[in-house]
Amino acid sequence: MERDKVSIYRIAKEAGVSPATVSRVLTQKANVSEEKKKKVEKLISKYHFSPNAMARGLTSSRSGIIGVLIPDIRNPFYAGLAVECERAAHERNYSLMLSNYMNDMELEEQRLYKMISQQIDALIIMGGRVDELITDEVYAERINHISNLMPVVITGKLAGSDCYQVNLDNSASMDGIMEYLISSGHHDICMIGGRKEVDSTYTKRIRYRSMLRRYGIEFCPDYLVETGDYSMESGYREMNCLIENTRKLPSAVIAINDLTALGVIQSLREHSLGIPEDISLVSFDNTILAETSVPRLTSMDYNYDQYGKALIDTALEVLEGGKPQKIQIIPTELIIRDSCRNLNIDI
Amino acid sequence: MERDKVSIYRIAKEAGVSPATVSRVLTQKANVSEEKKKKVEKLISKYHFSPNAMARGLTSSRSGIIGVLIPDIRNPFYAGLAVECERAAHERNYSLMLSNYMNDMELEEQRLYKMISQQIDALIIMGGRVDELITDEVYAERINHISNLMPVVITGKLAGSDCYQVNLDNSASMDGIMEYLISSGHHDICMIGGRKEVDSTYTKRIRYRSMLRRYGIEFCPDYLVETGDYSMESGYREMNCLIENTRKLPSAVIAINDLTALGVIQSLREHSLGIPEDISLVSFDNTILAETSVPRLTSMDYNYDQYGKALIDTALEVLEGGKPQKIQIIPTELIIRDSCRNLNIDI
DNA sequence: GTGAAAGCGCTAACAG
DNA sequence: CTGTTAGCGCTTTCAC
Repeated sequence: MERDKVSIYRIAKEAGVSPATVSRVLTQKANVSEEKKKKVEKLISKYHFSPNAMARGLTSSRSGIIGVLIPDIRNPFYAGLAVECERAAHERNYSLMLSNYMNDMELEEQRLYKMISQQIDALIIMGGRVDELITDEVYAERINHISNLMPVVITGKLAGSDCYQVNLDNSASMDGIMEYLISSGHHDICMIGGRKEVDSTYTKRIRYRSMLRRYGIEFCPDYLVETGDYSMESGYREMNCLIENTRKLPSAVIAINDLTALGVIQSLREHSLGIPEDISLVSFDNTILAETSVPRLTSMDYNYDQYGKALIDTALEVLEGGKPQKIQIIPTELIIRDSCRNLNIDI
Repeated sequence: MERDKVSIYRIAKEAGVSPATVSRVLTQKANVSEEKKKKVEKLISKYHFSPNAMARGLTSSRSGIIGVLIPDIRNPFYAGLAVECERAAHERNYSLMLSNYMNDMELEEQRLYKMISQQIDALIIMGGRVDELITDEVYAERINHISNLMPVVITGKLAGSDCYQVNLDNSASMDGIMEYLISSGHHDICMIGGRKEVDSTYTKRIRYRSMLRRYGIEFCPDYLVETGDYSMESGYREMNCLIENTRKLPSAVIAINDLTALGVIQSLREHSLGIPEDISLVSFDNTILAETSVPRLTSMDYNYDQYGKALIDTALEVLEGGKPQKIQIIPTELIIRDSCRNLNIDI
């Protein structure tokens, strides 16, 4: 395991130049004579040499690493976003250091400080506490402190914070779904899932009621179901409950995400209700689950590549002294598949 | 964005000690008087100080980062494994640097060298080229070269390579599924999916035939279907094909993974075949998809936490000069859910 | 037990 | 255009 220590000194020696010259061809920041450049480049490729990023970072105080705090990468939504962040980061020649915090505040703090000691150049925080309607003051204070050290970009809201935000257009996404359903002839529309203290969910609930009003549809409290979480189980449980306790079934159900939609599907099946024949179903996130479920789900897509790119580019722009917009909004688009029925057309 | 440069010098000055002493309390490797230790520790927590890992790494030539090369983190199998690797790494106070290479050889090389220049202490490679039956010589050579620089642990096979391997017990997993099905009264068992040049798939196919022989069941070539990949589409396509072209339908289907199983489900539904009433279904991987599908899938679980821990621990043991076993096998366990019928019991 | 000093590999400023 | 030199922040001898 003896690392064949090849450094710019070794290269310099063999090429008969000074270490500084090697550094110059590496950084491409100064002119070097064609002849010496050739020699050095030859050695570099001979040894597969790439400069020690730690030494480089020591002088430049840049590590070339962006830290990303994620609730749980097994959640397809975050996995998709992480992949796009990685793509965007590599385009700018940065690496990503991912850390899952599993919604554990202590773990999050621990891993955050670990990443800071690794000298990450910027921090991206996805979901979790960063999306709570009521901001946790202690948490906000911590994030503000870190914002002092490096660029911090979050997905979600954090009241009273200095950091940059890249958000999905939650309002437009809900409006879009409602318009799609209503224009397909649906009036009895149910919304299931989520926790209303979460900003994105709160916004969706507000828009849900607002759209009903706009289209002159009476609001039915039974149809606005909060489950407290975003799991499949909750969709299953609450859909069962709805079917068994409601006088009149809705003609369409909006699930807070694909996972909850899967729970709804399971419940409907057990009650011999067909999708979309008896009940239409739409959801948010357009993860792999939407594509693989039966029937395939009509789901709200988030333009993940643009989202990831915005997250990374914002962080790097701040790092380079720029002043991007404090809040950016990512557009959304409904992907129509097989889970909704158009009531205006007889079948 | 002015980093309040707090270093051991600053701490030392304020505590009235030398930088070396601060370093000593940080590393806990030498004795420091209680009094000075207290003082220093107070400053450290006052400033939330954590030593610059790059500077530290420069001297120790350790970065505290393990590189992980992954085909695609959106694949729930890899996401699950990555999370467990992260947990194991953090337990040992290491960070992970994940990189998705999307089955793109060029991308893989690029990101690998990027990670090397970031001074990763060890490398873990999951899936992909590392699991091919016929080893790519150029690739093997590259991995061997890297094995010279740092510990390399792979999931899968790589003939003629120096690196460490942690493998799933593919033979036992296939045997287990076959035994489960056969003991449930199934004889007409079909296996769908995968590419036979992939070592794990190859092994499963061999065991499939071997188990048939052991139980005196005649091998039917129609029932051993290679699809060339691991997608849902292929499961759907080939199951359709089988249903439409075979004289006699199997009573049970083994899918190469959960995703392919979902395709099989879709096909069966479209042909009005019930699961498990008409056809039983088992798959490999036990990802979230197995739990969320309808019906919930009986699937082969891999003990992801043990798997991740073995990967990390092996890498670190080598790093510390130990000599772990070159090849380790992770046990598997069938998780029984709702997709298989016991033919010995009337329903 | 503790401080001074050297050095990890690289970049940048300064002379030539 | 190019070599010399001085750090970047930390750990680690080596004296005291």
